[in-house]
Formats: sequence, structure tokens, C-alpha cells
Amino acid sequence: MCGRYVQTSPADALAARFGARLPEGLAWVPRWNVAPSTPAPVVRADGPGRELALLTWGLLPSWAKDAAGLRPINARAEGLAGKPMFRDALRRRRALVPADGFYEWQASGPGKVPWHFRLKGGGAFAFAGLWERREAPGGPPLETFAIVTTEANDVVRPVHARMPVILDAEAEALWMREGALSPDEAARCLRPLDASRMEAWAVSSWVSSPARDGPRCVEPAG
DNA sequence: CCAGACGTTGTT
DNA sequence: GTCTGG
DNA sequence: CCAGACGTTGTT
DNA sequence: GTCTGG
Repeated sequence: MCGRYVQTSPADALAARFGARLPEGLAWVPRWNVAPSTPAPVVRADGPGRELALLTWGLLPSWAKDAAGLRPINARAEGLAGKPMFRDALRRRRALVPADGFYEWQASGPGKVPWHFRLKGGGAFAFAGLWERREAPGGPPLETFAIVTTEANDVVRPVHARMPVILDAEAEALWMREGALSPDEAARCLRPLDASRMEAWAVSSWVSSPARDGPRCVEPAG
């Protein structure tokens, strides 16, 4: 799964890295502990191009009667095209969710140990994302997103059975192509990243409280 | 037909 | 135990 | 995802 | 909105 991640790149760097328009006034303070129900930067289609936007993590479908209720933060890649909750978003509202790391909790023995995962040497990447817009009478529409998950690769598996989909350069382009993807194209995007490209280390349970933030979150456990 | 769900993860 | 908030 | 709350009445 | 279960 993926229920907490790192996104420290400034908005202008994200716009440059992902070829997205940067809306005036969009601000992002680097975060080492992005949690569900909070805003985070997302890259989505903007006419023929792309734009950066801040959306709330936890997908609220357009047909939801109220803002409460189910807001899945993840969407399983397996069987995704058949899920009423995600089908329309998979066809028309795919997104890149920029990050530079994520956490998984190892539930072995008493207590849970958080681990930090990133690309070898660090650097920005994109999770495969889906987004939705739900109109809200008398207010601005609620825009939300979810992160697609798949089975864990060899780096993540010792810690957790699932991991977020990290798109490589080719998959980024395909995932953001206009129009629906064929089942084969979707499957090509939604695979576990090659384990040789990742590194991981255990971190202090200091990160476990979503109220905490800062570089300390990713310091190796002492 | 209508009513009710629509999700993931982990644990038992 | 279960729900809400971040 | 995890952490933290989980309630009412009346008074200030 | 759309699918599943009764």
C-alpha cells in the first residue's frame, strides 16, 4: 500500500521536471510526511498540455452524495478497469503524483517499523494517480486523487506485500497520453518498478505521527 | 424491478 | 473496538 | 498510513 | 453514475 510519502521538490522544479504549467499562486512547502486527507501536488492534463495542481489525497467520486464516506487513498492496479469507483477516472483522469520517496510499515512482531523507499541516490519520480472532481453547491469543487498500487518488488516485499506504482519515463508518457488506454497499455504502466532502481532503509517511528514533518522523517533508524 | 454499494490493507 | 483527522 | 478520540450539560 | 444482490 502507500499511505504516507515524501514530496520535497518545489513547485517550479516539479513544473520543469514534468513539463507542466505552473498556475500563478500555487505554493508548496517541502514535505517529508504527506498524509491522506491533505493537499499534495498532482500533474494532470490541461488541454493539449499539462498543469500542476494541488488536490486532496483520498478520491471522492463525482457522484458521492456528501463529502464524507469512502475516500480511497489507493486503487489496486489488478482489476482496476472494472471498478465503478475508478473506471471513469482510469479512462479520462489519469495523473502523475510527484514524489521522492514513500513509507511502508513492517508489521513483524510487536510494534510496527516504518521504512523509507526511494530511487537509488534520490530524485523526483511520479506515482501513477487517478483524480476526480466533485461539484460542491455553494463552494469550489472538491478535487481529489488516489495512488495506484501493485504487488511489491524485491526491495519492498520484505517489508510489505504491496507498493505504489512508480512510473518510469516511458510509462509516464503513456499514462498521460490523451484518451483511454488499452488493457495492454494500462498493464504496461502499472507494474512494480524494477527493484534494481530502488533503495530502502528503516526509519524512526518518529515519522508515524502524521503531525510530524521535516528531514528527520527519513533519517535512518538509530 | 429497487436498494444499496461503490475501497484498500491487514488480520483472524 | 471503531471512527475521524492529519 | 498512523494517532488519537471516543460525551453531555451548563457555566464562563 | 453504474453495478450487484435480492
